[in-house]
Amino acid sequence: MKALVVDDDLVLADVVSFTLRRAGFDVLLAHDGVTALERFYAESPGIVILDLQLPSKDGLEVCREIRTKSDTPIVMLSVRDSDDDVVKGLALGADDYITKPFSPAQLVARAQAVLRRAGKNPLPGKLTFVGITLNPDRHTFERPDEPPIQLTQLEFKLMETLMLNHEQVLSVNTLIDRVWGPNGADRAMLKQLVYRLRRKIEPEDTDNTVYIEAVPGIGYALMRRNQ
Amino acid sequence: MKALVVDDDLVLADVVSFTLRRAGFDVLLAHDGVTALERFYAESPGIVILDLQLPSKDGLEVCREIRTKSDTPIVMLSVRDSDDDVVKGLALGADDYITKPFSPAQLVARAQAVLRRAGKNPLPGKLTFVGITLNPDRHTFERPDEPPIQLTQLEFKLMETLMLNHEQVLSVNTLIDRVWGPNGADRAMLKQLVYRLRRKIEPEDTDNTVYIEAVPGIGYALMRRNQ
DNA sequence: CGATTTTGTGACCGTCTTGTGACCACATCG
DNA sequence: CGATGTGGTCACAAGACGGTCACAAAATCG
Repeated sequence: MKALVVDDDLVLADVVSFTLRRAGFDVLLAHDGVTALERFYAESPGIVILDLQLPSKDGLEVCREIRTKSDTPIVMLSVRDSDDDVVKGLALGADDYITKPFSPAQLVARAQAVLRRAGKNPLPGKLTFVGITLNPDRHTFERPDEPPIQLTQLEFKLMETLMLNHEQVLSVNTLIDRVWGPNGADRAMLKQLVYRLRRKIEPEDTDNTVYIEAVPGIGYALMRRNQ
Repeated sequence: MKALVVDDDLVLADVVSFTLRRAGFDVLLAHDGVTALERFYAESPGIVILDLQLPSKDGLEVCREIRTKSDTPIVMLSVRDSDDDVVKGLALGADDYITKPFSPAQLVARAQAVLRRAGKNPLPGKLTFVGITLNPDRHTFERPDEPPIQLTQLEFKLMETLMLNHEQVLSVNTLIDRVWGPNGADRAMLKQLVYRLRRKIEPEDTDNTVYIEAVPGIGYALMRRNQ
């Protein structure tokens, strides 16, 4: 799945592309509107990540032109929280938007959600990692050739966070924040939740491909079983 | 089918009209309340897309005046958090509303739904999904080779919403909003309505092709029976 | 007007989810 | 050595949730 990233901020573009690549996208870059359209026509990406402030051609214009030619999903990036531009962008046919600053996880989640909604699931669109899939529509966890496993709201949020940052250790506080929000729960609750999630995704009989690893004193990480 | 788009934001109006044109509407534009009414009388559009914030004449006033003269369907545009205006508009006779930001697909879907409900459908047609049909004229639900089932207003709106988004989970709040409008009912009412709708569309003796699935903690979805 | 249908409200029940405390094994450190 | 903190497991209770029912209020219709 090709993703075209259009941003004149070189550093930000770099970060975005790095994040998307790690999530399995094949990333193309453009730093202004004109080359964005050129690359769009040349490479036919499956999704476009589009900054609104651009030199040589405004983001909204790029959005419109792309939309006249195809219905490729577009995710907009905008600084201002004046949702004026956002409204225009969405009206022009953009499918979603993210206001800066944003977390890489956010971007990936939105991009995949948009692809899912558009029905263009090259990879089922959902959140995948080494063969397993998280289905946000039904809050299920799916392994190939296995019936889906229903997750509760909290279990789903935890799993989602771990998958978005797979093979990365997330601190206890970070996880609590993602799952329960600020002023959330305490360590004991997270411990409990991890236990419950493990029992659903790491049954002893199957050769589970992923598992939740505890890093003492730090937090947890979703790892892939080696070989 | 003529559609009159009333919005003082030139860019947004442009975009909305572009979207509607692509969906097959013949679009007229007005950027303030007075000209909106002029064009309305001159051209007799089949539907009006009306922004609530307008110069020279408030959107609510325009809505009221149109409604005193005819029953042309009206879809209002409003910024989020102005529930008050939305309520007033609906009370004044508007047929539906969309809060910004919205997606073009939403707008078209709503406009067509409103037209369908109003019985004036030169465009698409009844709402069908895997063989079953929703007939907006008679508020009936039809299965092949079965007598039509009469639905109440609320049951119909719920079914319509579920069918427009079939095989997608809709949150409880979304459903409440679509069925009862803003400041609508509570979860208990939706629960009750789902129960009543189920008894009509999922009788035990027939091999029902669709069913309403509850996703705990999230909402409901209209699903098709296994493969 | 009365009769019927539709809609809203409350209650009950079984189930699932979530929060809490307890216990154990293990490691670290004074 | 024991005190302390860690993560893993379990049991239990409070609460939320969905499904069902009965009944009253409100709307509709003849």
